[in-house]
Amino acid sequence: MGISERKDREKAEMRKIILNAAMEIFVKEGYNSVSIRRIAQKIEYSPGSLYTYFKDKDSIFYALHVEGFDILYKKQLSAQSINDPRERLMAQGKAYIEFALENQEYYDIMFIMRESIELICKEEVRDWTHGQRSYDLLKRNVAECKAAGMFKGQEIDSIAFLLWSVVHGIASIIIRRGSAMKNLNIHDNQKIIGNALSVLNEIIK
Amino acid sequence: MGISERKDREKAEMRKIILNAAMEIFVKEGYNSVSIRRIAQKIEYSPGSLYTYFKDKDSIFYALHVEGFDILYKKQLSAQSINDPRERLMAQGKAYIEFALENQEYYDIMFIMRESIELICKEEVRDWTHGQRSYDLLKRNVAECKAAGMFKGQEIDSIAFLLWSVVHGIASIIIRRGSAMKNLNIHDNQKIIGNALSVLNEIIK
DNA sequence: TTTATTATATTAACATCGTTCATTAAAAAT
DNA sequence: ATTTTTAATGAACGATGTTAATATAATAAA
Repeated sequence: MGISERKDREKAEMRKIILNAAMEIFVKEGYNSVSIRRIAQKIEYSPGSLYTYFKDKDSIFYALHVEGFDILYKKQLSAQSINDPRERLMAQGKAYIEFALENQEYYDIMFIMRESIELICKEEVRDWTHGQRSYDLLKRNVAECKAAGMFKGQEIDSIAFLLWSVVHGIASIIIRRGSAMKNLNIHDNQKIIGNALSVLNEIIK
Repeated sequence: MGISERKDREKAEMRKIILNAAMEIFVKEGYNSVSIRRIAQKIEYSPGSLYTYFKDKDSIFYALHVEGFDILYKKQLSAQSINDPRERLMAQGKAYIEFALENQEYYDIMFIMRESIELICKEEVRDWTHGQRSYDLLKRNVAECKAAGMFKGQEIDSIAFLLWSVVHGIASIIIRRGSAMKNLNIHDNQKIIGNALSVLNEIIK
């Protein structure tokens, strides 16, 4: 019968509406404004209704975290077509930072915020499937660089972790201190990213 | 007269008692347990009393952020005695990560959390004096490395920012994903730090 | 079609939060 | 001894996440 399938579809649509509203509030009004009641008001439902679609507030952020990883993974894939392993790895780094700065709120939820990340680490959940997929792609690229003669004497896991650390460090500092970057004598994100990537290029030489 | 001085002293002591209680709750019971009411209960005062010593909750975290920067700066200074610029810079990086992992809650407040960092970036406050002091030390070390022939063709600000990004990236990933590091095939913090620093050593070669 | 059942939405309530304020108690200054 | 200043309290306000009883709509069964 098609009714239950329609219901599933409607449920998924409703979940999406809630997530879109949450994200829009996050972007336009800041994290502190993202409350169950505010989301409910935005989508013209009562606050209690949201609990038909999500277990609790953290689950909403967990769902947003999954959404974010889908966006990131697509961007990563588009940078996979490059043949030369080193160039591909550089393109990956660039794509990662671009994703982070173009989707600062998603990046925040995925990699910086306490709420959604702690939920992932919980025993009951511990589902980092989506993050793992992106991280595995990085590791595969590192492995192919190693096969091409790079990173001699270094372990793949160590290199992958370090490379991730570099781009995450850059992204998270810019996201958190964006409005106070003048203190660091840094005024142009594009320039600092360019500089950072050129140094990154040195690392993986 | 000595009375007002004694009062000042008592006020400072009381502020310190509040900060210690806040930090102890943060470490032992997690960030979500750090509430005005919980702190008040711990120090056996009424919730309203805390407002005699701090403007609001964010100000408490701002004060903790200052405390954290004092601890970090002392650790940085102890690594300044090394003569060779490259070795000194490496020691700085190591000291930074050590501070982050030994004081994860302080590090969280200083560099990851939204609350305290947003307060610093606010127009009214915009006081990053303590952070600036540490960052200036890094820049000075980079400048001396440059004077010694390193970092040819690179700007000091870019190098400093990148180096900070690396150590911040490592620290913040470990702090946020500490309990789920197995997903990254990383089991021993000390080892990954060692590996990362050896690669860092390559960067500044 | 009518009835029974299930799924969904709402409202009110609860506990907790940060914060404010009138009141009380204590300390200091006069 | 009296006035003034300072500090602590407890009640109250509005807002939060969440729950549970209730009402309504949609579906299934008769």
